[in-house]
Amino acid sequence: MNETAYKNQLADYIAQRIDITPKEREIIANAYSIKTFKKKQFLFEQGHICDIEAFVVSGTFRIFYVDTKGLEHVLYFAFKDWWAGDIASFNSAEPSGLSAQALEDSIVLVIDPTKKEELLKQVPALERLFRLITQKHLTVLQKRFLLTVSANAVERYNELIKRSPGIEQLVPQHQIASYLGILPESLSRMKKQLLK
Amino acid sequence: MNETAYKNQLADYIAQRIDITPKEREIIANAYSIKTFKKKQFLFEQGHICDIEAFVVSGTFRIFYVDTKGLEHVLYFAFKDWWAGDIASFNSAEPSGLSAQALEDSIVLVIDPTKKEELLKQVPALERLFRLITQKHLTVLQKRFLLTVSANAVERYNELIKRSPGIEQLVPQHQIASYLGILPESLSRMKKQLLK
DNA sequence: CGCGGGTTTGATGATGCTCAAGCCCGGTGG
DNA sequence: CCACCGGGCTTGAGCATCATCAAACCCGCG
Repeated sequence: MNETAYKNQLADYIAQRIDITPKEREIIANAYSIKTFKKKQFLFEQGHICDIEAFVVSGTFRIFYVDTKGLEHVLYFAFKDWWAGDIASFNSAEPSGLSAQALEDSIVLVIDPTKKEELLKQVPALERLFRLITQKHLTVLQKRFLLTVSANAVERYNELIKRSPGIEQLVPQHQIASYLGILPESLSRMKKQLLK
Repeated sequence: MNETAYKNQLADYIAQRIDITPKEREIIANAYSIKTFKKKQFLFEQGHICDIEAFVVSGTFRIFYVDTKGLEHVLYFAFKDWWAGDIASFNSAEPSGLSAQALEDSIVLVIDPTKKEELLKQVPALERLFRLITQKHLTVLQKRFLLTVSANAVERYNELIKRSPGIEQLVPQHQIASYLGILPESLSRMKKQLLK
């Protein structure tokens, strides 16, 4: 894979969702830059301004929040063809409440707020794209929230495995526990119990 | 208040967020219809398709989910100048996972999916508006989710009171409990404890 | 080979649920 | 105007789930 291939991946992703001209494909490709991240490297960090929005070309990130007691809570995992960022910080230039860390060597396309505004002016059709993407994110988070308040850890675990089969090969168990909202010890015990 | 005043309220809300021409104000006003709801009446119901998106002119709604055990979970309250709807159902025409019920006599402006698409074609600037609104909703829900998984009921209660002072005058206690993700009994005990 | 992070196991405890009963209070009808 | 009804709030006792603290284990990597 080379630079052009990465940018085609993004352009294809977009073309599947809205109509764009070849000219617009090119403008979009030029607006984003390629960045690579080694395993454990941070895409952005809680407490700092998150001035990037990233499209994951390959690899995986965990996006998480560290609470006042120092505990980490995974908000979501960003896989290939997903987005990673903190909208609140990106749009307001206030310190981010989230961190994003590579779980393996990864490649992303990034854009900063200024460039994104320029891009939206040049290609207004993208307003619609980002509206649709944000709506999708909102519905996913809404389901996740309602599942979290209505189901216990076992049910949430089963739901995760059903929705993301193979995730246990990709993500260490203590981070799955963090995603489920329980401690690693609890997940370990739970899995033992499920083998009964 | 009359029909024009209601529609001006929406147009003003929009004008505060994006630039629109007088002509566009009028198109927007014509796209929405006025509906009134008596206390306890449903704006939309779980299991049915939610083919409306509502702007609350006056009054309050609770938007909630009934889980598989029959327990209700309030996702959010929609006050004056807020939106109420189920994006997932509205956009996909699939049965809604949420219900919305008036907590008092209320007035809303509603639009259906077809009319909304028409409106977006006639006033493309609204793509941006709805992107910004959805982003705002997403950041609010994100904070709510992270608070829910990282803080206990007392902390969540204090946060709610701080963010929405006066809510206890407007919303019955068992629905505040539902919003907090605990049972009415637990909230009652909690408040007694806080008076120590 | 030994270090260190991740996982497992155990004992104990806090938080909030379940089930059950009583109470308060506003609305309704006689 | 009062009696009754019913929903919502309170209180209590016991319980389930998951957290906490602590120790042992496993295993890849330097």
